[in-house]
Amino acid sequence: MHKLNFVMTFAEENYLKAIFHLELESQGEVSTNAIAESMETKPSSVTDMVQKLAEKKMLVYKRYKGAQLTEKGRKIAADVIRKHRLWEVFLVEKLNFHWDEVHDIAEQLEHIKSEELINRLDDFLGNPDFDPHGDPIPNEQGVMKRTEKKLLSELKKNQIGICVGVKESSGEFLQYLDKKNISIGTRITVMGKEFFDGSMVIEVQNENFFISKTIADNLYVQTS
Amino acid sequence: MHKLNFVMTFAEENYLKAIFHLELESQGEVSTNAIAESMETKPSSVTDMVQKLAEKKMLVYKRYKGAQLTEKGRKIAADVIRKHRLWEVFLVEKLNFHWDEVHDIAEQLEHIKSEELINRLDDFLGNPDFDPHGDPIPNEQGVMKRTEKKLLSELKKNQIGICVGVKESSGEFLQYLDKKNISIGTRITVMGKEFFDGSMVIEVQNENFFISKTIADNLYVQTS
DNA sequence: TACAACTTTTAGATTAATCTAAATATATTT
DNA sequence: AAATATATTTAGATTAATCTAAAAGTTGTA
Ligand SMILES: [Mn+2]
Ligand SMILES: [Mn+2]
Ligand SMILES: [Mn+2]
Ligand SMILES: [Mn+2]
Repeated sequence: MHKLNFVMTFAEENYLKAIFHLELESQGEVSTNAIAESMETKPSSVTDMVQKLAEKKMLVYKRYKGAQLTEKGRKIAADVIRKHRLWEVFLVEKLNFHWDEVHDIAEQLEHIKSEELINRLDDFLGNPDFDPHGDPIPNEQGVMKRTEKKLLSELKKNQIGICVGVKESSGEFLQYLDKKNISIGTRITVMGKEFFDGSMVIEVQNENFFISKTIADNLYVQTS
Repeated sequence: MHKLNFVMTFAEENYLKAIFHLELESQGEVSTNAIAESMETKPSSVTDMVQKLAEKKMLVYKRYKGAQLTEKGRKIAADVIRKHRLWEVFLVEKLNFHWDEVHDIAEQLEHIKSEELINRLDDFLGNPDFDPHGDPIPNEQGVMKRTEKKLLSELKKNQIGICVGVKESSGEFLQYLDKKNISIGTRITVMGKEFFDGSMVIEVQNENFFISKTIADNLYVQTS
């Protein structure tokens, strides 16, 4: 049983994580520009790092073609995401943080290196499957639970959905949801849907109100 | 109310912490070599960093004379130590780590930046005054509880002490103590003391055994 | 007091991560 | 197929943290 043969820096881990997320959205290689945008850096910086990660066999890189994670790279990315989400659960469940306050702290905690720590934390939290934003937590093997979920914007008039997650999880969006009393587990009924712009009137806790398509596009629901 | 005006790097925080500890041991300025030794770096690296920290007004530095923390520097050092020790309590109390396993993980966690986090952690742990090794935890203001404690080696024959801390807290030493059933709170009776080399025979939980002066020099006890 | 031993600083390199500006490759239009 | 626009890479700097080797300062002792 051998542990970490190489130590990834914070920067390297952040790149792997970003590429992991981008691969989920778009199949095939991930472009330099896409990485640069998601990480708020310059494309030239991305090229440098991607070349270094390719040398370390964390991803396959072809000049002008983009990057694709190897098994090794994908595992490390999943580990970082596992840590991020477990720490978010800790912050919300144990330290009573609100779901819109935990992301930045988790961005730091996700880089703490200790397998033992994260596995004990996992147990301490009761081996949760999802984080406070409804995102699945990879297990020790890097595998995460898949669920049947759709965007609220996909529902038709009179359909009912249970909120199971958010696509965007910026503070502003989460705070908007709070104001409207929407959180994970909330039952949402589509009372009306505007053909023209996709806006909706929804019912939440016996109250009806209007939401734009942008909102509906960022809320995941489960239908029965 | 303003928060952090400047962000300290991990390296800078580690230097401040090391200097803080060294100032406790020896009054006055702390020498370049002493810092280098305690941080396992080269004196030339220390000079560079100490000059930078002086520019940032974290310490007062006179060439060839050494360094002395300012209030600002001392406060940041105390904060890092506060975080280190609170995380150690968390690891032992909540995640059931053993006291000899937590230091390295705390070395990483002590650099997580969030006042809110550390204050909530403090509450979650019940605002402990001491860490798992018996070291005092600075409060939000950087002040720590002082206790009457002496080294076991200072006790005379037939005196009784309660173990309240360790001076050394390396894994090897802590594991030695475990083998001898000594931990924080253990009652220790000096059954005999060798004039020649300071070694002792002590009684712990109805068992008598021999310890060297080195051991006695690294155990803090409280006498009634 | 003088010099040897030790301590500390300076000079010059190195590595990681980032940037700007310029060069090069690819894609999209005429 | 050019020409133009966009994407990507390379070249060259910069900053932080570290090192080695050499220079400079301090100290303690003969
Ligand atoms: Mn997050
Ligand atoms: Mn999340
Ligand atoms: Mn420690
Ligand atoms: Mn400790």
